[in-house]
Amino acid sequence: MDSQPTIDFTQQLDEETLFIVSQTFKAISDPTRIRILYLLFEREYAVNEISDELSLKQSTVSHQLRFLKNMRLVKSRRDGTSIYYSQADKHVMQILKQMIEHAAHC
Amino acid sequence: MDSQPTIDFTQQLDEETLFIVSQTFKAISDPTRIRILYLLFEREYAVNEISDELSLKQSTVSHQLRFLKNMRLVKSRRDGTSIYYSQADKHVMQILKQMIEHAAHC
DNA sequence: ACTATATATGAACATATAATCATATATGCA
DNA sequence: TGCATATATGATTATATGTTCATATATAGT
Repeated sequence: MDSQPTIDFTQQLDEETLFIVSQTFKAISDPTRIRILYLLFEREYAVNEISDELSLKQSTVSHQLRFLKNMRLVKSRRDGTSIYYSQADKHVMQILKQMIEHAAHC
Repeated sequence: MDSQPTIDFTQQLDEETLFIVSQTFKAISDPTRIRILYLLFEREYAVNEISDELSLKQSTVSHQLRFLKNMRLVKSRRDGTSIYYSQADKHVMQILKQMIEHAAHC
């Protein structure tokens, strides 16, 4: 099940890995972004669908989607005037799912 | 392997779960806290051992350890004048480990 | 009791972050 | 081309966050 190599803890964490880990956790630590990603577990959503569903301003959603896209956690496709966003990193989404399950038991 | 119940994505995320998830990811998204937790994968550490190992001010380490302790991610025991900190949440540590492995492949 | 060592804490400061407003851009259609 | 709808972007503001300094607290040994 776990195909990853085990970490060598005798080595210090290298700067780049530390940076990526930090940035990725930051990306999934904001309540608004968590709620957006939670929607995307199910299916793709257009920007206005997200702002309607979550009662957020369009610009708020757009800013956060840009953030998530820069982090390559979501991808987008255009259909007419709408832009549909969907998940782009299954591993990070899996980690988010695990944390939600963990938290729900507290 | 996965003993958790699957999430019902048709339900909105409840406020409390959202808060816990957000707070926990925030806790493990700061580079200093990540470096501290990374040490604790291996064994318990005294405060001054951590500040020596990571070249951080004692007060910086102490503040961050208090933060992690409030989040119940670490626990402490006194031995003389030293206070030893160790990991307290295996699940969250496992999630951190997964993210480090994920990042190391980027 | 006094000193040295280890840790914790409060206040202050600098930086990072998220939401909002106003506005720009892009597409589809009459 | 003109208009409506959808999305993106830049600037601003308020708040959150992390580090540092100074100092307080706690324990052990003399």
